[in-house]
Formats: sequence, structure tokens, C-alpha cells
Amino acid sequence: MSKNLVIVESPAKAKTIEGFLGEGFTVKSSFGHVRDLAKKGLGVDIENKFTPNYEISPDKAKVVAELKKLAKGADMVWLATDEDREGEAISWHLFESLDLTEAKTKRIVFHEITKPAIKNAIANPRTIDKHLVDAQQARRILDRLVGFELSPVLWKKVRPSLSAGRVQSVAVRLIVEREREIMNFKSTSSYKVVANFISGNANIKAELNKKFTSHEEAKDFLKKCEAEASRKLGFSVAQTMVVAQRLYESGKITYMRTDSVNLSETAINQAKAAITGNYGEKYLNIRQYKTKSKGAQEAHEAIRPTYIENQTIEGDSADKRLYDLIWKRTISSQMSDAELEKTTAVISVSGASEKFVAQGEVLKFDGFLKIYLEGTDEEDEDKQEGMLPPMKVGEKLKVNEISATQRFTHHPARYTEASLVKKLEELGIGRPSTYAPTISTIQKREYVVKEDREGAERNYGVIILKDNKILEETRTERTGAEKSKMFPTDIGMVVNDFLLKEFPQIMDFNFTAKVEEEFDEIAEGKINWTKMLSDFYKPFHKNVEQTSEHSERASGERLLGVDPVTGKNLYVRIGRFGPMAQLGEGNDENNKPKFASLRKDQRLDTITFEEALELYKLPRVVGEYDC
DNA sequence: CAGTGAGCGAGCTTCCGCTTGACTT
Repeated sequence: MSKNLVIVESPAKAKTIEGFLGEGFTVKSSFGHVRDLAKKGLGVDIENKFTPNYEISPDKAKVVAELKKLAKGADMVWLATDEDREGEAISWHLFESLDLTEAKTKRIVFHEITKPAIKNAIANPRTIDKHLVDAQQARRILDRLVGFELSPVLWKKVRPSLSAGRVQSVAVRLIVEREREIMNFKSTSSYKVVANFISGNANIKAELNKKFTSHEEAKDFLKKCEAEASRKLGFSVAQTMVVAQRLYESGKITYMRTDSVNLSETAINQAKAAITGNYGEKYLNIRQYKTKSKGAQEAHEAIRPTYIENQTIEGDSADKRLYDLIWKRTISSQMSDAELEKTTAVISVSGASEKFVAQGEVLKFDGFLKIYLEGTDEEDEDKQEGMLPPMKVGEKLKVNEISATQRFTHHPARYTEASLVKKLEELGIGRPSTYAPTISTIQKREYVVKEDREGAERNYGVIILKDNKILEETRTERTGAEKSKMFPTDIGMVVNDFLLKEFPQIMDFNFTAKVEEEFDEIAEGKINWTKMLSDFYKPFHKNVEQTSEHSERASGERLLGVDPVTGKNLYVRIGRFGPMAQLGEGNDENNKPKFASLRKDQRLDTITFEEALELYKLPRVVGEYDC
């Protein structure tokens, strides 16, 4: 009996596969990467063709020792890591660190975990693709060079222990730029006019095809009319991944750290059976999706329920909700389109050129909407909404009520953890396995904070025409309230502005896409990986040296004005203990500058001269003591 | 917890991507 050792990346996979292969095969897992660049120092010999200095990762020493032992006693070692750049590199690192030989090593890949797929893989082995491995080495080393050369510049020019990197710095940039857009946003308002008509005993809701910019215009319009007769879940990214991990480990869903949209044949057949069984043939529309995002590597299947016939699972409420979402998405992706019939009625008003428009929508066939509609208890009136009663052209309608309501334009939305991930995904920056860690890193460095904001009350005008009388009133609403949104901090903004000024190429949203193209060329054997690194590193390193030598410290300093009492300059900047105000300069003994910390709700780029002066006023109320 | 901001120097910090499990809260 020959002895075979198969190595995959994840232990859950190993267990399943061992069942398929049967006797003579032992299946073990590497638990992801086993080696990495040396933790201390740069870990790359720049002078010597970027030779990497790899070390067995401390937490993998045991795994490697065990695999080495098993490999020694095996007749054949099958490297069955994922079929993408990282997976190929894991196989190569295993080959190197387990002291394998080419004669007794085979590389296999499979796209779904089924018995025939595994058997087929075993029957069609290949060798390690060194070009693909080199592409991974280039990726790894470039990230190390960028991170470990930029970070020290920040320690010197801004503050110790800060960090910069290809992914995290761009994530911070997105948040900073969004905040500035919001700061510069000027809200405008206009009046939206809505009318309620009566036809027979049915109501028709219609909106005017024009909005009025002022209260007066809206009122004038109503006067003219007077004369007339006639995405869902509220989890954080980290929480979601914890729940998903739990579902994965208990065998309820497939692998979750993937952005693949590809479903296996097995899955599609299961979905087909579930759809035809539950809803009938006409709800079925089999499709195969292809990914849109750049850099997706398709080593895995799309996230889906392992057993699609199970519509619900046992577990706590978070488990059930996430499973429900995954189930519905999977099933609906293979269902027919919904068919809607749209009707538009145009209603004119005598004495005014503007027209009211009523939109009616009737669901002719629910298609994939069936599984979304099923769960919600829809009330009958809700169903009626959107439908138009039968009307004749030229029919005269009675007006029940016309109202003009003041509406304000909204600034762009701040990012949530989830929307930031979505944006990074669109830009092809970062990978599913790193989105959650990246978000926690930029918060740990205090570049951004996740916060709620209360918002403020705002008045808005309403003009109502009813029973031929015009009524004007002022109502209030809450605006600007935010929940779990990402806000940049002062330090985040200072670091971002510094990096953007000194290293614009790294901060470019297309930087990752550009280097990814080159990694692809390495993988295809078109260019040499050390040449690619050298072409990148030479100008980059020169830039680092120049900046380190010549650029000024970045403190976000702003001169707010001159204190009328002392005649000294009043500044704000980032100091040793965070954002602060500084009155006067110089360091002579009887003429020292005075310092004051900014309050928590104040920011370097928005604080006014008066607010900063206020910080120096004594006595100050710091709180109230309740005795 | 209050309130910090003299100066020097040694030694430290840091990246991204693949996978769980051991730990504390």
C-alpha cells in the first residue's frame, strides 16, 4: 500500500477530502502561509537582487515540523493549495521548508470539493508554477518595501509608531477626502409638490414635474391651483466574518474569505432543485456569473450554503440572519427576472404650465422577488400602493390636497465599515482576507474613528392647499445624525496630506491596479520579477531619502490670528500629546509660548480663532459637581 | 486622575495576505 500525503490550506477542507480519497491517503493542512519575510529588519537584500530572507512563522513551527515528518514517511506528497498566486506560493514555500524533492512531489488543483473533482485532480498533476510564485514574491516584497520605508518617514516627520502601506494609506485617503467633500458641501433646499387627486373612489398620488427653489414660488403655484375647479444587516465587518467563520466551520456555508461569484455545477444543480421544487419551473433561470472587480483570483467558489436544500439552520439569531442572507442571495441568483408593468399618468392643472405625474407599477410576475417578498408580512394597503386606478384620457379629477414641502440636498454619505470595503473592492485594493484587519489597523493607529453623531434639528417649510385654503407651517426634522460612520482624526488628515504631497504615486487609487498588471506579466513569464522590483524601487527609494532629508515636519499647523491682548501669534497644531493651541513662539526664559489642548470635539482644520482663544480663558467651567 | 509641552539618547515602532486557535473581555 503506497503512502500519500496531501496538503491543503484549511483543516476543514482536509477533513472532507480525506473522506473522498480513502485508504493510502493522509490529508493535512498548512493553515495558510507557513513562511514569511523575517519579522525583524527589512527581510530583503536590496543589494543582492532583492533576495528575500524567509523565516518559518513562529506560530507555524509545529505545523511545519509535523508535515516534515509525515512527508519523510510518504511515497508521494501532493501539494493541493488554492489555485491562485498566494496558493501557488504556499505550495512552493512548503516544497522548500519541508525539504521535498521534485521526484516525490506533485502539484494538484481543484475548483470544487467533490469526489469526482478530487479524483480528477489526482489524475492530472502538474509541477509548481515558478512564474506564479515569483509574482507572489514580487507582491510580498513590494508591500514590505513600501510599508517599511514609508513608516519610518512618518516616525521622523510626524509621530513615532505610525504606519503607512499600499492598502491602509489609500483606505485612509478615501475617508479623509470624503470628509472634506462633506465640509465643503453647501446644502440647498427646494420645494417638492405632491398632490392627492380623487378619481371615482380611488386616490391618486402624483408629484409635480418641477421643484421650486423658494417658498414664494411654491406658494404662487399653489395659489394658481387654488383657483381651479377640479443592503440590510447591521453587523460590523469583523463581526460578520466571525459569524461566517462559525457557519463555515460547522459545514453550513462554503469558504467565506472570497470575492468569487462563481458557482460550481453541484451548487447550481442544488439550487435548480430547490427552486423548481419550491416555486416551480417558471421561476428558474440558470446563470453563470463572472466577476467584475479587478484582481479577483477565483480560487474559491462563491459564498453559498453547503446544502442549498436547507433553507434555515439551527443556531443563534446572528447565525440565522447571515445564513438567511446567503441562502436568499444564492437562490435568487438562479431565479427568473421579475416583470413589472409601469404606467405613467400626466395630470395638468388649468392655469399652470407645470404637470403632475403619477407613476403606477404593477408586478406582473414576481420572479426572484418571491423569496424577498415571502418573508415580509405585507399589508394590503402596501400592495395597493403604486397601482393606478383605471382612468380615461381627458377625465377631470378632483383635488383632495396639494402640498409643497421644503427638502434639502444631502452631502455625500460618510463611509461605514461595509461601504469602505465595497469601495476598496471596486478599486481592486486589498483582498477579502485583509479587509477586516485593514479596517482595524487604521482605527488602531487612530487615523480614523468609528462614531455616532447626534445630528441637529432643522426647520422646514410646508405649504398645503386643502378645501381651497392655503395653510403655511414650519415643521422640524432631525438631520446629520450618523451611526457607526468612519471619521478621520487630525492625525489621520495630517498623515494623509503628508503622504499625498510627498508620495503621490503610492497614494494613487490606481497604484495597486498598475502593479497588479505587472504581477500578471511576471506570472505569464513576460517580465522578470527582480527587474520589476528594481524599476519600482529605485525611484521610490530616492523619493524616500529626499523626503526624509529635506521635507519639513508635518504638524498640520495653522496660524489663526494675533491675540489682541498679548499681540502674540495664535497657532493650532499637533503636539506631543495630540492636537493643541499655541500662543506665541520663541523659547526665551521669560517669554515661553503658552499651550492648551484642543477639546475632543474640536478639529485642527475647523477650529476658529475665537474658539482657540477661548481655550486660554480662566476661570473655565470644566464640569459640574453634584453635591 | 490631572494635566502635560527641559533635554538627551537608547531602543522600539512598521507592511500585506493566507489560515485558525488560544487567549481575554
